[in-house]
Amino acid sequence: MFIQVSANEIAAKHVSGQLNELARQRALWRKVKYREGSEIFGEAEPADYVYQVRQGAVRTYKRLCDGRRQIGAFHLPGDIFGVEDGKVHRFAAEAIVDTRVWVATRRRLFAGLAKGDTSATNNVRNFVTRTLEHAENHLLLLGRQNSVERVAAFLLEIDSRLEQPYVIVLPMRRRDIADYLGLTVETVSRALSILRDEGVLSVGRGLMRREIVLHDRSKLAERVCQSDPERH
Amino acid sequence: MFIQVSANEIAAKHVSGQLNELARQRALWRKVKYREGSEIFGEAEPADYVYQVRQGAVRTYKRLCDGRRQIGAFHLPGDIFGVEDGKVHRFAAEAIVDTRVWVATRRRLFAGLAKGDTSATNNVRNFVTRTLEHAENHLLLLGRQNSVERVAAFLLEIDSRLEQPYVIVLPMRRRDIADYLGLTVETVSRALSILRDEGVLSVGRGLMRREIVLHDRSKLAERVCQSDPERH
DNA sequence: CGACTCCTTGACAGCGTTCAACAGTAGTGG
DNA sequence: CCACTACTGTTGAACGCTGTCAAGGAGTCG
Repeated sequence: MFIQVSANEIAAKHVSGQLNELARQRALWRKVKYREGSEIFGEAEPADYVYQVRQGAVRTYKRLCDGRRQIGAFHLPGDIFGVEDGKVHRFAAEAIVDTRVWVATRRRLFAGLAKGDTSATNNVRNFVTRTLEHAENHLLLLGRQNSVERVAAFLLEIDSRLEQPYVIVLPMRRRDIADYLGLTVETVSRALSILRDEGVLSVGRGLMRREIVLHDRSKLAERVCQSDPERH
Repeated sequence: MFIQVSANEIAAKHVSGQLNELARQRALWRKVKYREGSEIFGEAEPADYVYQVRQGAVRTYKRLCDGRRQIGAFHLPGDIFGVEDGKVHRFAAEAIVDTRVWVATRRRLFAGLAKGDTSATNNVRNFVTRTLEHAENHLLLLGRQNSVERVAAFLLEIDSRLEQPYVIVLPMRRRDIADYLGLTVETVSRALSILRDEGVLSVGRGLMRREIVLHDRSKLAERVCQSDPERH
Protein backbone atom coordinates (compact mmCIF):
# COMPACT_ATOMS: atom_id res chain seq x y z
CA MET A 1 0.00 0.00 0.00
CA PHE A 2 1.33 3.36 -1.04
CA ILE A 3 -0.68 6.55 -1.12
CA GLN A 4 0.44 9.90 -2.43
CA VAL A 5 -0.68 12.77 -0.21
CA SER A 6 -0.93 16.42 -0.99
CA ALA A 7 1.93 18.57 0.23
CA ASN A 8 1.41 20.02 3.67
CA GLU A 9 3.70 20.80 6.53
CA ILE A 10 4.20 18.15 9.16
CA ALA A 11 5.02 19.01 12.73
CA ALA A 12 7.74 16.49 13.40
CA LYS A 13 8.65 16.59 17.05
CA HIS A 14 12.34 16.75 16.31
CA VAL A 15 14.66 15.89 13.51
CA SER A 16 17.57 14.11 15.05
CA GLY A 17 21.04 14.56 13.68
CA GLN A 18 20.66 11.67 11.29
CA LEU A 19 21.68 12.62 7.80
CA ASN A 20 20.81 16.16 8.71
CA GLU A 21 22.17 17.86 5.69
CA LEU A 22 20.66 15.41 3.26
CA ALA A 23 17.33 15.61 4.97
CA ARG A 24 17.32 19.36 4.58
CA GLN A 25 17.36 19.16 0.82
CA ARG A 26 13.61 19.12 0.63
CA ALA A 27 13.55 18.95 -3.12
CA LEU A 28 14.88 15.41 -3.03
CA TRP A 29 11.98 14.03 -1.03
CA ARG A 30 8.53 12.87 -2.01
CA LYS A 31 5.73 12.76 0.56
CA VAL A 32 4.04 9.39 1.05
CA LYS A 33 1.55 8.02 3.54
CA TYR A 34 1.22 4.46 4.81
CA ARG A 35 -1.78 3.12 6.64
CA GLU A 36 -1.46 1.35 9.99
CA GLY A 37 -0.03 -2.11 9.48
CA SER A 38 0.94 -1.66 5.86
CA GLU A 39 4.27 -2.79 4.54
CA ILE A 40 6.76 -0.14 3.47
CA PHE A 41 9.28 -2.61 2.11
CA GLY A 42 9.96 -6.30 2.54
CA GLU A 43 13.08 -8.16 3.60
CA ALA A 44 15.40 -8.76 0.65
CA GLU A 45 13.51 -6.33 -1.56
CA PRO A 46 15.57 -3.92 -3.66
CA ALA A 47 16.71 -0.96 -1.58
CA ASP A 48 15.97 1.77 -4.05
CA TYR A 49 14.53 4.29 -1.61
CA VAL A 50 15.47 5.94 1.65
CA TYR A 51 12.80 7.01 4.13
CA GLN A 52 12.33 9.62 6.81
CA VAL A 53 9.46 9.41 9.27
CA ARG A 54 7.53 12.67 9.50
CA GLN A 55 4.58 11.49 11.55
CA GLY A 56 3.67 8.13 13.05
CA ALA A 57 6.04 5.24 13.66
CA VAL A 58 7.68 2.38 11.80
CA ARG A 59 9.03 -1.02 12.82
CA THR A 60 11.84 -2.83 11.02
CA TYR A 61 12.13 -6.56 11.61
CA LYS A 62 13.42 -9.94 10.53
CA ARG A 63 11.56 -13.24 10.62
CA LEU A 64 12.55 -16.86 11.05
CA CYS A 65 11.05 -19.31 8.59
CA ASP A 66 8.35 -20.36 11.07
CA GLY A 67 7.20 -16.81 11.66
CA ARG A 68 9.06 -15.81 14.81
CA ARG A 69 9.78 -12.11 14.53
CA GLN A 70 12.56 -9.93 15.88
CA ILE A 71 12.05 -6.20 15.63
CA GLY A 72 15.39 -4.49 15.16
CA ALA A 73 14.33 -0.91 15.67
CA PHE A 74 11.44 1.50 15.98
CA HIS A 75 11.57 4.64 13.87
CA LEU A 76 9.93 7.78 15.20
CA PRO A 77 9.42 11.20 13.60
CA GLY A 78 12.73 12.55 12.39
CA ASP A 79 14.32 9.11 12.08
CA ILE A 80 15.70 7.94 8.78
CA PHE A 81 15.49 4.28 7.82
CA GLY A 82 15.92 2.02 4.83
CA VAL A 83 19.51 3.04 4.20
CA GLU A 84 21.40 0.03 2.91
CA ASP A 85 24.86 -0.41 1.56
CA GLY A 86 23.94 -3.42 -0.53
CA LYS A 87 21.28 -3.71 -3.17
CA VAL A 88 18.55 -5.13 -0.95
CA HIS A 89 16.97 -4.46 2.44
CA ARG A 90 18.04 -6.70 5.28
CA PHE A 91 14.90 -5.87 7.26
CA ALA A 92 11.25 -5.53 6.43
CA ALA A 93 9.52 -2.28 7.40
CA GLU A 94 5.89 -1.67 8.36
CA ALA A 95 3.91 1.31 9.56
CA ILE A 96 2.93 0.78 13.20
CA VAL A 97 0.20 3.44 12.95
CA ASP A 98 -0.91 5.68 10.11
CA THR A 99 2.39 7.19 9.09
CA ARG A 100 3.68 9.93 6.83
CA VAL A 101 7.17 9.57 5.47
CA TRP A 102 9.39 11.36 3.06
CA VAL A 103 10.88 9.13 0.42
CA ALA A 104 13.97 9.80 -1.65
CA THR A 105 15.52 7.66 -4.29
CA ARG A 106 18.74 6.24 -3.07
CA ARG A 107 20.39 7.17 -6.36
CA ARG A 108 19.64 10.84 -6.16
CA LEU A 109 20.22 11.14 -2.43
CA PHE A 110 23.57 9.45 -2.54
CA ALA A 111 24.68 10.67 -5.91
CA GLY A 112 27.61 12.36 -4.25
CA LEU A 113 28.92 9.16 -2.75
CA ALA A 114 30.64 7.82 -5.79
CA LYS A 115 32.07 11.21 -6.70
CA GLY A 116 33.64 11.73 -3.30
CA ASP A 117 31.19 14.21 -1.85
CA THR A 118 32.70 14.26 1.62
CA SER A 119 29.80 15.65 3.58
CA ALA A 120 27.30 13.22 2.08
CA THR A 121 29.69 10.37 2.66
CA ASN A 122 30.33 11.32 6.26
CA ASN A 123 26.63 11.67 6.84
CA VAL A 124 25.99 8.16 5.64
CA ARG A 125 28.85 6.70 7.61
CA ASN A 126 27.73 8.45 10.77
CA PHE A 127 24.24 7.17 10.23
CA VAL A 128 25.34 3.57 9.73
CA THR A 129 27.58 3.85 12.75
CA ARG A 130 24.73 5.04 14.95
CA THR A 131 22.61 2.18 13.68
CA LEU A 132 25.40 -0.23 14.51
CA GLU A 133 25.80 1.23 17.98
CA HIS A 134 22.10 0.74 18.64
CA ALA A 135 22.26 -2.86 17.45
CA GLU A 136 25.28 -3.56 19.64
CA ASN A 137 23.55 -2.26 22.74
CA HIS A 138 20.56 -4.36 21.81
CA LEU A 139 22.71 -7.48 21.61
CA LEU A 140 23.63 -7.06 25.26
CA LEU A 141 20.01 -6.55 26.17
CA LEU A 142 18.77 -9.61 24.26
CA GLY A 143 21.61 -11.85 25.33
CA ARG A 144 22.02 -11.00 28.97
CA GLN A 145 19.18 -8.99 30.52
CA ASN A 146 16.04 -10.27 32.21
CA SER A 147 12.51 -9.25 31.37
CA VAL A 148 12.17 -6.32 33.76
CA GLU A 149 15.56 -4.94 32.74
CA ARG A 150 14.56 -5.19 29.10
CA VAL A 151 11.29 -3.36 29.57
CA ALA A 152 13.01 -0.70 31.70
CA ALA A 153 15.64 -0.21 29.00
CA PHE A 154 12.97 0.04 26.33
CA LEU A 155 11.04 2.68 28.26
CA LEU A 156 14.17 4.73 28.89
CA GLU A 157 15.10 4.54 25.23
CA ILE A 158 11.70 5.74 24.06
CA ASP A 159 11.55 8.32 26.83
CA SER A 160 14.86 9.74 25.75
CA ARG A 161 13.96 9.78 22.09
CA LEU A 162 10.71 11.60 22.82
CA GLU A 163 12.74 14.04 24.92
CA GLN A 164 11.34 13.00 28.28
CA PRO A 165 7.71 14.03 27.94
CA TYR A 166 5.46 13.95 30.99
CA VAL A 167 3.42 11.20 29.36
CA ILE A 168 5.00 8.67 27.03
CA VAL A 169 2.44 7.79 24.39
CA LEU A 170 3.68 4.55 22.92
CA PRO A 171 2.77 4.19 19.27
CA MET A 172 3.28 0.44 19.30
CA ARG A 173 1.36 -2.44 20.80
CA ARG A 174 2.57 -4.84 23.41
CA ARG A 175 3.29 -7.40 20.71
CA ASP A 176 5.71 -5.02 19.03
CA ILE A 177 7.44 -4.30 22.32
CA ALA A 178 7.66 -8.03 22.98
CA ASP A 179 9.18 -8.73 19.57
CA TYR A 180 11.62 -5.88 20.07
CA LEU A 181 12.72 -7.21 23.47
CA GLY A 182 12.73 -10.92 22.66
CA LEU A 183 9.84 -11.63 25.05
CA THR A 184 6.13 -12.48 24.88
CA VAL A 185 3.32 -9.98 25.32
CA GLU A 186 2.42 -11.59 28.62
CA THR A 187 5.91 -11.14 29.99
CA VAL A 188 6.01 -7.50 28.85
CA SER A 189 2.68 -6.95 30.54
CA ARG A 190 3.90 -8.56 33.76
CA ALA A 191 7.10 -6.53 33.76
CA LEU A 192 5.10 -3.33 33.38
CA SER A 193 2.89 -4.42 36.28
CA ILE A 194 5.95 -5.06 38.43
CA LEU A 195 7.34 -1.61 37.69
CA ARG A 196 3.94 -0.09 38.32
CA ASP A 197 3.64 -1.89 41.67
CA GLU A 198 7.07 -0.57 42.58
CA GLY A 199 5.84 2.95 41.96
CA VAL A 200 8.35 3.57 39.19
CA LEU A 201 5.66 4.32 36.63
CA SER A 202 1.95 4.48 35.90
CA VAL A 203 0.15 2.79 33.03
CA GLY A 204 -3.04 4.25 31.59
CA ARG A 205 -6.27 2.28 31.87
CA GLY A 206 -8.71 1.45 29.12
CA LEU A 207 -7.90 3.33 25.98
CA MET A 208 -4.82 4.85 27.56
CA ARG A 209 -3.00 1.59 28.13
CA ARG A 210 -0.28 2.79 25.79
CA GLU A 211 0.31 5.90 27.85
CA ILE A 212 2.99 5.66 30.49
CA VAL A 213 4.17 8.17 33.04
CA LEU A 214 7.63 7.68 34.50
CA HIS A 215 7.78 8.68 38.15
CA ASP A 216 11.37 7.78 38.83
CA ARG A 217 13.72 7.67 35.87
CA SER A 218 16.79 7.11 38.01
CA LYS A 219 15.29 4.03 39.65
CA LEU A 220 14.43 2.78 36.18
CA ALA A 221 18.00 3.40 35.06
CA GLU A 222 19.30 1.42 38.03
CA ARG A 223 17.37 -1.63 36.92
CA VAL A 224 18.87 -1.46 33.47
CA CYS A 225 22.31 -1.55 34.98
CA GLN A 226 24.19 -1.02 31.77
CA SER A 227 27.72 0.21 32.13
CA ASP A 228 27.05 2.10 28.94
CA PRO A 229 25.76 5.42 30.30
CA GLU A 230 23.46 6.27 27.43
CA ARG A 231 21.36 4.44 24.94
CA HIS A 232 20.95 6.67 21.91
CA MET B 1 49.89 -6.62 27.78
CA PHE B 2 51.59 -5.75 24.57
CA ILE B 3 54.68 -7.40 23.13
CA GLN B 4 56.56 -6.36 20.05
CA VAL B 5 57.61 -9.32 17.92
CA SER B 6 60.20 -9.54 15.20
CA ALA B 7 58.94 -9.33 11.66
CA ASN B 8 58.14 -12.69 10.11
CA GLU B 9 55.62 -13.96 7.66
CA ILE B 10 52.37 -15.28 9.04
CA ALA B 11 50.36 -17.89 7.20
CA ALA B 12 46.90 -16.45 7.64
CA LYS B 13 44.37 -18.91 6.34
CA HIS B 14 42.58 -16.29 4.33
CA VAL B 15 42.25 -12.57 4.27
CA SER B 16 38.60 -11.83 3.82
CA GLY B 17 37.47 -8.92 1.76
CA GLN B 18 37.41 -6.60 4.73
CA LEU B 19 39.28 -3.40 4.03
CA ASN B 20 41.27 -5.34 1.51
CA GLU B 21 43.07 -2.47 -0.05
CA LEU B 22 43.98 -0.88 3.21
CA ALA B 23 45.19 -4.14 4.61
CA ARG B 24 47.49 -4.59 1.67
CA GLN B 25 49.45 -1.50 2.49
CA ARG B 26 51.86 -3.40 4.66
CA ALA B 27 53.89 -0.36 5.51
CA LEU B 28 51.06 1.00 7.61
CA TRP B 29 50.98 -1.95 9.98
CA ARG B 30 53.02 -2.83 13.04
CA LYS B 31 53.21 -6.43 14.25
CA VAL B 32 52.13 -7.08 17.82
CA LYS B 33 51.52 -10.20 19.87
CA TYR B 34 49.04 -10.71 22.70
CA ARG B 35 49.10 -13.59 25.13
CA GLU B 36 46.05 -15.76 25.78
CA GLY B 37 43.54 -13.85 27.87
CA SER B 38 45.23 -10.48 27.64
CA GLU B 39 43.28 -7.34 26.91
CA ILE B 40 43.83 -5.63 23.58
CA PHE B 41 41.67 -2.64 24.40
CA GLY B 42 38.94 -1.88 26.93
CA GLU B 43 35.42 -0.61 26.46
CA ALA B 44 35.31 3.18 26.21
CA GLU B 45 39.06 3.42 25.69
CA PRO B 46 40.31 5.78 22.98
CA ALA B 47 40.06 4.12 19.58
CA ASP B 48 43.43 5.18 18.22
CA TYR B 49 44.32 1.91 16.54
CA VAL B 50 42.84 -0.55 14.10
CA TYR B 51 43.71 -4.24 14.27
CA GLN B 52 43.93 -7.19 11.95
CA VAL B 53 44.20 -10.73 13.28
CA ARG B 54 47.07 -12.65 11.67
CA GLN B 55 47.10 -15.69 13.91
CA GLY B 56 44.94 -16.76 16.84
CA ALA B 57 41.54 -15.32 17.73
CA VAL B 58 40.00 -12.34 19.48
CA ARG B 59 36.70 -11.75 21.26
CA THR B 60 34.98 -8.37 21.50
CA TYR B 61 32.40 -7.94 24.22
CA LYS B 62 30.33 -5.67 26.43
CA ARG B 63 29.59 -6.12 30.11
CA LEU B 64 26.73 -5.18 32.40
CA CYS B 65 27.67 -3.55 35.70
CA ASP B 66 27.34 -6.85 37.58
CA GLY B 67 29.70 -8.67 35.25
CA ARG B 68 27.34 -10.35 32.82
CA ARG B 69 29.10 -10.49 29.48
CA GLN B 70 27.86 -10.47 25.90
CA ILE B 71 30.39 -11.30 23.23
CA GLY B 72 29.54 -9.40 20.07
CA ALA B 73 31.91 -11.12 17.69
CA PHE B 74 34.85 -13.47 17.30
CA HIS B 75 37.68 -12.31 15.09
CA LEU B 76 39.69 -14.92 13.23
CA PRO B 77 42.81 -14.61 11.06
CA GLY B 78 42.19 -12.07 8.33
CA ASP B 79 39.48 -10.24 10.27
CA ILE B 80 39.83 -6.57 11.04
CA PHE B 81 38.46 -5.18 14.30
CA GLY B 82 38.62 -2.07 16.45
CA VAL B 83 37.33 0.22 13.71
CA GLU B 84 35.21 2.91 15.32
CA ASP B 85 33.63 6.01 13.97
CA GLY B 86 33.70 7.80 17.29
CA LYS B 87 36.64 8.51 19.52
CA VAL B 88 36.28 5.48 21.81
CA HIS B 89 35.73 1.74 21.50
CA ARG B 90 32.23 0.50 22.16
CA PHE B 91 33.50 -3.01 22.91
CA ALA B 92 36.41 -4.44 24.85
CA ALA B 93 38.73 -6.84 23.02
CA GLU B 94 40.76 -9.76 24.40
CA ALA B 95 42.99 -12.41 22.87
CA ILE B 96 41.25 -15.79 23.17
CA VAL B 97 44.53 -17.63 22.59
CA ASP B 98 48.05 -16.41 21.93
CA THR B 99 47.42 -14.08 19.05
CA ARG B 100 49.39 -12.08 16.53
CA VAL B 101 47.82 -8.97 15.13
CA TRP B 102 48.79 -6.16 12.86
CA VAL B 103 48.12 -2.74 14.30
CA ALA B 104 47.75 0.52 12.40
CA THR B 105 47.09 3.95 13.74
CA ARG B 106 43.63 5.02 12.86
CA ARG B 107 44.94 8.41 11.77
CA ARG B 108 47.36 7.07 9.20
CA LEU B 109 45.06 4.31 7.95
CA PHE B 110 42.13 6.60 7.42
CA ALA B 111 44.05 9.68 6.42
CA GLY B 112 42.31 9.57 3.09
CA LEU B 113 38.86 9.75 4.61
CA ALA B 114 38.78 13.46 5.29
CA LYS B 115 40.29 14.26 1.92
CA GLY B 116 37.69 12.31 0.01
CA ASP B 117 39.74 9.25 -0.88
CA THR B 118 36.89 7.30 -2.40
CA SER B 119 38.37 3.82 -2.25
CA ALA B 120 39.37 4.15 1.40
CA THR B 121 35.99 5.59 2.25
CA ASN B 122 34.11 2.85 0.48
CA ASN B 123 36.26 0.27 2.19
CA VAL B 124 35.38 1.60 5.60
CA ARG B 125 31.70 1.88 4.82
CA ASN B 126 31.59 -1.63 3.47
CA PHE B 127 33.34 -2.86 6.57
CA VAL B 128 30.95 -1.11 8.95
CA THR B 129 28.02 -2.38 6.91
CA ARG B 130 29.21 -5.95 7.17
CA THR B 131 29.65 -5.53 10.90
CA LEU B 132 26.13 -4.18 11.11
CA GLU B 133 24.76 -7.05 9.09
CA HIS B 134 26.37 -9.54 11.44
CA ALA B 135 24.95 -7.75 14.47
CA GLU B 136 21.48 -7.70 12.93
CA ASN B 137 21.53 -11.42 12.29
CA HIS B 138 22.73 -11.93 15.82
CA LEU B 139 19.78 -9.93 17.16
CA LEU B 140 17.42 -12.45 15.64
CA LEU B 141 19.40 -15.31 17.10
CA LEU B 142 19.53 -13.84 20.62
CA GLY B 143 15.94 -12.67 20.63
CA ARG B 144 14.12 -15.55 19.03
CA GLN B 145 16.11 -18.79 18.71
CA ASN B 146 16.38 -21.65 21.21
CA SER B 147 19.57 -23.13 22.54
CA VAL B 148 20.08 -25.83 19.92
CA GLU B 149 19.35 -23.40 17.10
CA ARG B 150 21.86 -20.97 18.52
CA VAL B 151 24.61 -23.55 18.80
CA ALA B 152 23.85 -24.82 15.31
CA ALA B 153 24.02 -21.29 13.93
CA PHE B 154 27.29 -20.68 15.72
CA LEU B 155 28.86 -23.83 14.32
CA LEU B 156 27.74 -23.01 10.79
CA GLU B 157 29.11 -19.51 11.10
CA ILE B 158 32.52 -20.68 12.26
CA ASP B 159 32.49 -23.53 9.75
CA SER B 160 31.84 -21.10 6.96
CA ARG B 161 34.49 -18.64 8.10
CA LEU B 162 37.07 -21.41 8.33
CA GLU B 163 36.03 -22.49 4.83
CA GLN B 164 34.41 -25.76 5.85
CA PRO B 165 37.41 -27.71 7.10
CA TYR B 166 37.03 -31.38 7.87
CA VAL B 167 37.68 -30.65 11.52
CA ILE B 168 36.61 -27.40 13.12
CA VAL B 169 39.18 -26.51 15.75
CA LEU B 170 37.44 -23.98 17.95
CA PRO B 171 39.84 -21.46 19.43
CA MET B 172 37.39 -20.45 22.16
CA ARG B 173 36.14 -22.15 25.29
CA ARG B 174 32.59 -23.11 26.05
CA ARG B 175 32.23 -20.00 28.21
CA ASP B 176 33.04 -17.80 25.23
CA ILE B 177 30.53 -19.64 23.07
CA ALA B 178 27.95 -19.29 25.83
CA ASP B 179 28.54 -15.56 26.17
CA TYR B 180 28.32 -15.19 22.40
CA LEU B 181 25.03 -17.06 22.24
CA GLY B 182 23.42 -15.64 25.37
CA LEU B 183 23.45 -19.04 27.13
CA THR B 184 25.34 -20.79 29.93
CA VAL B 185 28.22 -23.21 29.42
CA GLU B 186 26.02 -26.05 30.60
CA THR B 187 23.38 -25.30 28.01
CA VAL B 188 25.96 -25.08 25.24
CA SER B 189 27.37 -28.40 26.35
CA ARG B 190 23.93 -29.99 26.37
CA ALA B 191 23.09 -28.61 22.93
CA LEU B 192 26.31 -30.07 21.56
CA SER B 193 25.42 -33.41 23.12
CA ILE B 194 21.98 -33.30 21.53
CA LEU B 195 23.46 -32.62 18.10
CA ARG B 196 26.06 -35.35 18.67
CA ASP B 197 23.35 -37.86 19.66
CA GLU B 198 21.46 -36.95 16.50
CA GLY B 199 24.53 -37.83 14.47
CA VAL B 200 24.90 -34.33 13.06
CA LEU B 201 28.40 -33.90 14.45
CA SER B 202 31.17 -35.42 16.55
CA VAL B 203 32.95 -33.76 19.45
CA GLY B 204 36.53 -34.68 20.35
CA ARG B 205 37.25 -36.31 23.70
CA GLY B 206 39.79 -35.25 26.27
CA LEU B 207 42.08 -32.58 24.95
CA MET B 208 40.21 -32.49 21.65
CA ARG B 209 36.92 -31.29 23.11
CA ARG B 210 37.27 -28.14 21.06
CA GLU B 211 37.48 -30.11 17.84
CA ILE B 212 34.22 -30.70 16.03
CA VAL B 213 33.45 -32.63 12.86
CA LEU B 214 30.26 -31.78 11.04
CA HIS B 215 28.67 -34.84 9.46
CA ASP B 216 25.58 -33.20 8.05
CA ARG B 217 25.75 -29.49 7.37
CA SER B 218 22.34 -29.42 5.70
CA LYS B 219 20.63 -30.95 8.73
CA LEU B 220 22.40 -28.37 10.87
CA ALA B 221 21.19 -25.60 8.57
CA GLU B 222 17.62 -26.88 8.88
CA ARG B 223 17.74 -26.43 12.63
CA VAL B 224 18.85 -22.82 12.27
CA CYS B 225 15.86 -22.13 10.11
CA GLN B 226 16.81 -18.59 9.22
CA SER B 227 15.14 -17.17 6.16
CA ASP B 228 18.39 -15.37 5.58
CA PRO B 229 20.22 -17.80 3.29
CA GLU B 230 23.74 -17.02 4.45
CA ARG B 231 25.40 -15.82 7.58
CA HIS B 232 28.59 -14.03 6.54
C1' DC C 1 -25.77 -7.33 19.58
C1' DG C 2 -21.86 -10.50 18.29
C1' DA C 3 -17.23 -11.00 16.72
C1' DC C 4 -12.94 -9.28 17.00
C1' DT C 5 -8.54 -7.19 18.88
C1' DC C 6 -5.65 -5.71 22.61
C1' DC C 7 -4.22 -6.15 27.14
C1' DT C 8 -3.97 -8.12 31.80
C1' DT C 9 -3.88 -11.76 35.01
C1' DG C 10 -3.73 -16.55 36.77
C1' DA C 11 -2.32 -21.40 36.49
C1' DC C 12 0.83 -24.38 34.84
C1' DA C 13 4.59 -26.32 31.96
C1' DG C 14 9.03 -26.25 30.06
C1' DC C 15 13.45 -24.55 28.77
C1' DG C 16 17.45 -22.89 30.44
C1' DT C 17 19.84 -21.70 34.77
C1' DT C 18 21.75 -22.94 39.04
C1' DC C 19 23.94 -26.04 41.94
C1' DA C 20 26.52 -30.08 42.42
C1' DA C 21 29.35 -34.03 41.28
C1' DC C 22 32.68 -36.00 38.39
C1' DA C 23 36.24 -36.91 34.70
C1' DG C 24 40.24 -35.45 32.30
C1' DT C 25 44.28 -32.63 31.92
C1' DA C 26 47.95 -29.43 33.39
C1' DG C 27 50.88 -27.37 36.68
C1' DT C 28 53.32 -27.29 41.12
C1' DG C 29 56.05 -28.84 44.61
C1' DG C 30 57.43 -32.22 48.03
C1' DC D 1 56.89 -40.08 41.17
C1' DC D 2 52.71 -38.76 43.34
C1' DA D 3 49.69 -35.66 45.96
C1' DC D 4 47.37 -31.59 45.54
C1' DT D 5 45.22 -27.83 43.31
C1' DA D 6 43.19 -25.54 39.47
C1' DC D 7 40.75 -25.37 35.30
C1' DT D 8 37.67 -27.03 31.58
C1' DG D 9 33.89 -29.55 30.17
C1' DT D 10 29.97 -32.94 30.78
C1' DT D 11 26.08 -34.63 33.08
C1' DG D 12 22.31 -34.95 36.58
C1' DA D 13 18.88 -32.85 39.67
C1' DA D 14 16.19 -29.12 41.24
C1' DC D 15 14.75 -24.52 40.68
C1' DG D 16 12.83 -20.50 38.53
C1' DC D 17 12.00 -17.29 34.88
C1' DT D 18 9.58 -16.96 30.94
C1' DG D 19 6.42 -19.16 27.70
C1' DT D 20 1.99 -21.32 26.95
C1' DC D 21 -2.73 -21.73 27.67
C1' DA D 22 -6.92 -19.91 29.30
C1' DA D 23 -10.18 -16.54 30.98
C1' DG D 24 -11.97 -12.09 31.30
C1' DG D 25 -12.33 -6.87 30.76
C1' DA D 26 -12.30 -2.96 27.70
C1' DG D 27 -12.91 -1.11 23.39
C1' DT D 28 -13.95 -1.22 18.17
C1' DC D 29 -16.45 -2.36 14.17
C1' DG D 30 -20.21 -3.81 11.37
